[in-house]
Amino acid sequence: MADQVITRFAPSPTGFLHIGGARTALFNWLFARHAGGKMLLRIEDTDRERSTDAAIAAILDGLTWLGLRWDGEVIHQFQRASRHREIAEQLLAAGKAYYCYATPQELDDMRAKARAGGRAPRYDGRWRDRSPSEAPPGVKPVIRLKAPQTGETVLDDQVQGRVAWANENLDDLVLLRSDGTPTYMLAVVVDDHDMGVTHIIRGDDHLTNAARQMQIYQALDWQMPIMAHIPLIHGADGAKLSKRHGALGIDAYRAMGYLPAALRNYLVRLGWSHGDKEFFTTEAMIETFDLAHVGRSPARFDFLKLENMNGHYLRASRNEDLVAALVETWPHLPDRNDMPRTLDARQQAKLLAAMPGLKERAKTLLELRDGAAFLFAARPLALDDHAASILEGGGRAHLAHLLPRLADLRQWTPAATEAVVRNYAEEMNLKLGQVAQPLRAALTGRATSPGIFEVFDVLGREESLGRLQDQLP
RNA sequence: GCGCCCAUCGUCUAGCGGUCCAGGACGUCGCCCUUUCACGGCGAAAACACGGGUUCGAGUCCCGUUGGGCGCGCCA
Repeated sequence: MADQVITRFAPSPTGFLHIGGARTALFNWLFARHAGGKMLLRIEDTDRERSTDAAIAAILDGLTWLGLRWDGEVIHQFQRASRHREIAEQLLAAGKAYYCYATPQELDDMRAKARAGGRAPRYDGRWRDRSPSEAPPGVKPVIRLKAPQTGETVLDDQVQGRVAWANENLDDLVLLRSDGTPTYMLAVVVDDHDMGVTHIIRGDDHLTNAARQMQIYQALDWQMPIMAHIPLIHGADGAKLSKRHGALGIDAYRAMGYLPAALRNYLVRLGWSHGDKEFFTTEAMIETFDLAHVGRSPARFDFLKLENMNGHYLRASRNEDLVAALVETWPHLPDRNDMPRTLDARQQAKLLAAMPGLKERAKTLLELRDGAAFLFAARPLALDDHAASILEGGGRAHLAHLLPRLADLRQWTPAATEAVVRNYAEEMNLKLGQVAQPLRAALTGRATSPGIFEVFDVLGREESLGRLQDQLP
């Protein structure tokens, strides 16, 4: 199994799983699936200050909701600290790393001076060739990599192509902090190696890191995984996705009523393409996904297109599945006090009955739910003078033909029938004349209007009917 | 400031030297369907950032300019 592809998704649990991370996970997942390999999940929690359990939970939950299953146990980087330290010391013993006693203050000054002088703010290597015997008292050293100072570090990236850095532009990075904990650079390299990762697919904000990590691989004489740095996702204004244009957690997308499959489809098309094809089933995605067709320019996130795509998925979904999805998503949707908090079997059945028409005019589960509001509205609706005045409008002539048929069909009195229709019009925010068309369609069996009989059924319930009749002249 | 990456319609993108007076999708606009709202159908406007090369021929290759982005921590 030496040839098995192993990818990994390695988020740091300092916040929620954002959309860019979700896409990175998706690409890793697709690539692994395509190759019949595995995607591992590693939580990069070496920053103890900022890592939280809540963030870890949110990440796992987000991935699960998106349908991206990782393989094997979740690996927590922090638990591997002793292994990282061991490697740092091994490097030290081999003369590939050294103790550096420069204080944080000293480093700040160094960087400030470099910037002022128009040079890159890099560590100047002042302890690189000094003997530890010169160490100042009371300063705990860090361990730095003795990186090559000449030549270049060349990365063959699957997405970015050949990228080269002059080694003089790369400084001696810290491997082990003065408190003995590993830095991210070291931990990533050691973990990816130990986990047998064959392909690293991550955001291109890591591109420069790749060069530095490459130097660690070389010092260790380890084989480099294949790298693929994918472009970042930007906000609508082209700038990096940040809080101000709602750098949203993946759970926010659930709360907005997007279907996981639709979001996956939208995300995979952000930066990757397969000719003109827009829609992919999960199977097709796995089948056709490749690194070769990942673009190199950043993509802007477009909610309108996501919404459109979600609408397609909604309409293509089976009614039963939508009811199930709605029931599952219900608690995540924003509250509405005119809606039940949970749906009982009867309400679900009602939803199912109304679904064919409902899903035609919704783009998200949220719209679907709001569109179904009439099913759960309190009965009877209040009738007012305004409704009565609408009744005087031009639509009446048409309705005059239809009402008797409805009355006949429902076994209602003419007056009750008219009240019901009037109520329906008001509730659907329609002029009375506009009711004629859906009503006719419903009566003739061409039910283009959603659940119109469902509405009538609700409105026409015995008790409501009685009260409605009381209100009629 | 230094390093690296990027650059086709408003947006996502196809395009891997000729088949591109540039194709698809979202959005926009118009028409049709429908006496509602949607859905659906048809159609339109809309792009190769700029300047130099290379070549018989460049959206496609090279260089530069401009404009974006990322990185430059004892954060990840």
